[in-house]
Amino acid sequence: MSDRFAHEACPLTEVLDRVAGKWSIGIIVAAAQGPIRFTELERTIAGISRRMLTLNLRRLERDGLLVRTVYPTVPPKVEYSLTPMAHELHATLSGLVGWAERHRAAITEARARYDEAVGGGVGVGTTAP
Amino acid sequence: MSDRFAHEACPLTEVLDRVAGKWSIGIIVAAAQGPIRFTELERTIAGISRRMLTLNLRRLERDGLLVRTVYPTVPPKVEYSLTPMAHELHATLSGLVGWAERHRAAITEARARYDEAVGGGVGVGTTAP
DNA sequence: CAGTATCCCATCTGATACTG
DNA sequence: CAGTATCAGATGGGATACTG
Repeated sequence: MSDRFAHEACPLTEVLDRVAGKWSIGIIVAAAQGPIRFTELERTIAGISRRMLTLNLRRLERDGLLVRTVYPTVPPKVEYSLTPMAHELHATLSGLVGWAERHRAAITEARARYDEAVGGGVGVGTTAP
Repeated sequence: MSDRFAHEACPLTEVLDRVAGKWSIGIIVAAAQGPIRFTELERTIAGISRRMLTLNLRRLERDGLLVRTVYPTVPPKVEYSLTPMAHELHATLSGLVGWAERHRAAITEARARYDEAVGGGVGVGTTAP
């Protein structure tokens, strides 16, 4: 990511960078119930590739949101669990999920309307008097 | 893509797709105070290119989160404002920003610790120069 | 089981030039 | 002012074969 300009005063960018990915939130939600293993995550998040799962796991661990615990057994067992900080984040995220649930239909409808307006002619936006 | 996930009553993917971008949230927050013009957004969000601003603006408008109002004056004037639905989203987002403010230091510290443990920050999501 | 390594395409992003 | 057009590079993401 381009760190060229000041992040110093903008906590917003900080959140964004952490939550931006397509998978980060999913992983956090999946791990919120308790320690979860690699394969369980892979199965739960359905659609994520092994590569992306690993990458995101590492990033979240690096940011102090996940704790990776390795059990030196054969076969190996690794568990990921949220840190307290991440649990807090998860609580906030729940609000986001709630919002999505409430407005999903409205969004779908808005999209359809927009697409039809664009396809049917010009002038998508509102024109002020 | 992850249609299976969506079918499983998972609004998560819906949120993600809407919030995933690097800029969407920034735009929503910037527009939350009231109607805002294109150039103001460009200046406020610092770092966004004209192209990305336009693209994100269109997407948010399409999803029914932004209303685009064109004033047929010379020179042209266009204002973007949040819909009620987006204002709700903004309220939720505030929680996210609050979380970031509270834990920013901890995250930075965690990263530093992780990078040192790994040995210089090579090999993870690190932006290696 | 829990990853790595590798190939490859899709999308994102930035810089710049141009227009109504 | 508020975009659109175009190009080129960076990054994200999927598939899969391979390893400790």
